Amino acid sequence: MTTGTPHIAQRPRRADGRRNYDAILAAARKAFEADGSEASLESIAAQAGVAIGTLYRHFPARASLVEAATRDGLADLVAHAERLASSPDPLLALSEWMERAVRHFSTFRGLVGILAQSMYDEGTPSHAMCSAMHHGGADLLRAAQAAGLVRADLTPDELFAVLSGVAWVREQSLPGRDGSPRILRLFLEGITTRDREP
Amino acid sequence: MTTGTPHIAQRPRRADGRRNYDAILAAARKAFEADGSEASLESIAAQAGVAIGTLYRHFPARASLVEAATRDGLADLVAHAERLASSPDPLLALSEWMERAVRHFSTFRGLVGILAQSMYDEGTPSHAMCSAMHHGGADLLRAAQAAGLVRADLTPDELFAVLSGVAWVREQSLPGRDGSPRILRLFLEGITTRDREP
DNA sequence: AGCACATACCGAGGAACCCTCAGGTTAGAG
DNA sequence: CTCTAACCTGAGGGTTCCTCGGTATGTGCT
Repeated sequence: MTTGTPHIAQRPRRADGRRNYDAILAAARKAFEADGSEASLESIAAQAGVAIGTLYRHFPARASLVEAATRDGLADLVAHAERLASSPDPLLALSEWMERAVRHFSTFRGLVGILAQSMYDEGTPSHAMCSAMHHGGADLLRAAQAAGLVRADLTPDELFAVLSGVAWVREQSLPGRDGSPRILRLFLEGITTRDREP
Repeated sequence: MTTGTPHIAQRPRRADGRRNYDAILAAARKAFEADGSEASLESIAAQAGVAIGTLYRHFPARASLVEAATRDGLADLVAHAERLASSPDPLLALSEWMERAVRHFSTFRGLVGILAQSMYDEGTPSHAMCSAMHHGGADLLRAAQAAGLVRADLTPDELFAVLSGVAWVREQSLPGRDGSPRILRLFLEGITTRDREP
């Protein structure tokens, strides 16, 4: 199912092109936030004051629009992981990063599904970013394991499965009743090696 | 968002009605399995050898078709919980039931999302079954907690959040690489009170 | 300034799917 | 056999997807 080259939307050359590209992206962010990743592309185009063909010119697939709309946030997440990599408390670093990741994964409904897809399917617009994130998270995990703070048999893939599962729970939950922080904490306590109490 | 009476599809009175109802249900099961809960209703009708209007007569909403298609499996799950309720090993009972629940929740793509919705939204076809399941699971949890085998501060709602999160992970995973059993086990180990080793 | 053309825009239109409803058909009770 | 409630049909209006041929325009070059 690897479809040729993944289209990573890039800023167009001409001034009017850039204007429209930005307008579409802004409209898309708003629409995704409101209606989830399945928001109508035609109404996004309308909202941006652009014909539908123009939207497709810049973003040939829905996934490439989602990718462009979430690229920055994902990049921040990767940067944050790098910053935390040398933390003196690797367990705190890991848990803090995971919280942040869960929050980003559930920016809007449907995102976490797209990211989970992209994680292992090259030929997907978001694959590059997901891969970078995978590395960042894996480093934090390894550090915590090296310090003997997290059970050694937990793999990065498992970490990401949990991460996206928790994000999905958060995405589903009603605004008031978000149980995901508790779930994540339960999991973290579960994987922590505790040889402190006698 | 509670929409009047949830339509629980019931077997029609006339013989031709029952025939078509069953044919539609069979076609729907196949289609959901293949294409997920968003499978085309028109092609389900066609597959069943029935006009689209007939499908809508029996199942006014997609959710009621999904409900009918999964009712038996869910009922089995509830019955299984009742059977396990008096198990001599409540922790084993709980973990066995959870495995089974995860497996059923991910019968086809999209199901777990519908069930998660139905869990707390009365006015949804599947709500009754979900509610029954909630009780069954809660009983198993309480039993394990009463025996001091599972941390006491875990609530049934949290249990179900985890359950559906894990099911979602399973639903996403490629056929070969299903990490959900491991995730579930990790969680179970995490919530188990261990005061056995010195 | 004027030209040329790559770049960008437009929106009609075919296809898929949703769901409704007015009118025709039929099973089955009496 | 009659009658009617139950059932079936499929055309059709609405939405969204995505493509593509035609048209417009920004921009570099002279």
